[in-house]
Order: sequence, then C-alpha cells, then structure tokens
Amino acid sequence: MTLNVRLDPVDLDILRVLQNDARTSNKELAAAVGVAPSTCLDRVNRLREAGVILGQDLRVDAAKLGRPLEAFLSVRVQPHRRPLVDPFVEHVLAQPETRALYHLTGPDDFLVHVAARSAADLQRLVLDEFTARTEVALVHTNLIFQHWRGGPLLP
Amino acid sequence: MTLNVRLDPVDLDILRVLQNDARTSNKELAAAVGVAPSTCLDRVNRLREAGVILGQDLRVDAAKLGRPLEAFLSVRVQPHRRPLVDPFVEHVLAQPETRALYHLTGPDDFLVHVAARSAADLQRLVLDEFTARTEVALVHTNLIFQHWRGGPLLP
DNA sequence: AGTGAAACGAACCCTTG
DNA sequence: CAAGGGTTCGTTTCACT
Repeated sequence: MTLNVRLDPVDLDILRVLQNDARTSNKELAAAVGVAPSTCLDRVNRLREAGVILGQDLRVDAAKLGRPLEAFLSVRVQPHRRPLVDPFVEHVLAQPETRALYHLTGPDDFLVHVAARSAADLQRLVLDEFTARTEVALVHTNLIFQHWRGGPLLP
Repeated sequence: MTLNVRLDPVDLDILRVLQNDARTSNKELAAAVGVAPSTCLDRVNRLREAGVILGQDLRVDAAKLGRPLEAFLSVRVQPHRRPLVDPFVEHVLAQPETRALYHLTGPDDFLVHVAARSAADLQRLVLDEFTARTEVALVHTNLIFQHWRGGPLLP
C-alpha cells in the first residue's frame, strides 16, 4: 500500500489494456505493451502490491439475473451522526438489491444503486427497508433508463 | 444471447464466486462449486454465451491514479430530445474524468460519476464541459465522501 | 450434461545481463 | 529493472459414461 506510486508509460499501457478486459492473459498483455512476459508479470504484481489495482469485478447482466429494474435512491438521513449512520450503511449493504452505496455531500446524504425484480419489489424496498427506518427522513426514487461506462481511468 | 436462461444452483455458485473475484482460476472455481474443472469451464462459457456474464472490470484506486476527487454531477438537459441528447452523451463519455453515465427518470435527467485531479479540475469540468453547453440547463455537483460495493447480484 | 486423463500452453521463479 | 529458460501448474480437448 505504498502511497506514492510512480507510473511510467508501460504501467499506464498495462492499466489501459486491463481496464478494457481484466482477464487479458499475461502473454497477450506483454505483447500489447511491448515487454517480455516475465517483466510484464512483475509490473502487474507491483501494481497490485502498490494498491493501484484493487481487484477485478465480474460484469453481469442484471436483467438476465431476474432484476430488470435498476434505480438510484436518494436518501436523507437525520440526524446525521455516526451512531445512526453506521447501522444504516450496514442495513443497506445487507439488501440483496443493493449494487452500490455512496455517501455524498449535499442535502441528500446517500445515493443507493439498486437492482429490483419488479416495480413491486422496488416499492417494498423503498417502503419497508428505507422509509420505515426512523433515521431515514426522505427517499427519492429515480429509475435508470440506460447507463454507459466511461473509458479507462488514467492520470 | 439467449433471452431466457435457466440457472441452476451450480451456476449461481459460480456467479457468486466470480463476482467476488473475477480472476479466480477455473480449477479453484471448480473446487469451490463442487464440479470437475472441465464441467466448470463449460458452465462459465455457457454463461458468457448466454450474455449473463458480460465481461470483467479492473477495479483501480482512482486516488492513486492522481484523481482523488470523485463526484456525482446531476445534469438537466433541455429540451430533452434525441438530436440534443445523443451528442451530449458522446461528449460526456469523451471526458477522461467520466467513470459512468446514467440516464434517469426525474427532473435531473443525467447522473455522471466523475473522478477529478483536483477541485480546480472539477470546476473546469463543470463550467467548461457541462454548463457551457447550450443543451445543459442545470448542473448539481455532489462530492463522494465514501463508497461501498454491494454483495454479489443474484436472482 | 458430467467426468478423468492426456496434451498443450501459460505462469512463475531464478539466474544472468 | 529487463530478459531468457526451465519447471510447475492450470487450461483445454476428447473419448467415454
């Protein structure tokens, strides 16, 4: 977990290729960035040890898994103190519908990305798992029509 | 791209393990779900062909890549018609700061997840790349204090 | 559709430039 | 820090159940 990491052009190339497909083999990767496979493996391991590479996520089709309705819930928690906030975070992460949770600045403190089985499931989630909690002051629901991933993240 | 996919308990186990670490080797995966490696490989390939598995993302530390400031931008586009919306989407995705873009229901039509080098970079992004555009009626900026990933997505 | 063995290819380690 | 070569390990194929 080195804090200051120096990244040369080869490292950046590696990160670019792996962000495109995290399952690229070391051999392919080495050829793509123009170094020997042994060197390339070393670079990737260093990036892992340095904490630049945190892991690799599987991208799945939520609709094909029976969750065709995705939404963002904006949640205002009041009063906004740790003894109330921490259990709220735990409860949100325990829901099978939760894909991601963000703590934000602004009046609506939390943003929750959820994937629901149906409108009824989403309604149950909002009413029973969010607004029913005493620390939750307000919930806004916005459906996701479509989403796009950005390009590779680089300095 | 079969539309209706039947997923048995082994498939669900596979998806659970791979969502935890998409780089799990086929041998490990087979042992974890209790089938032979050859069978396991077949299952994973089927899940790919069926479009359940879409790909695998590299999780990187944005701060270590020189982008320590993450934020959500809520953007209202007006008037909300395709000839204006499509170029807007292209422009957002062309920004190196963009991590993800969502088209939502509600008055603020778009939500943009961005990672900026600094407050000045974020300000430039908002002023020059968003509010400067004629189709952008309003931008709200909310910094991300902290974020959490949800558990594996399953039916 | 699942298995086990056998052939192939990649990853890893260590030594050298 | 990069490269080459040898060993180890994993992946992939295939005949069989």
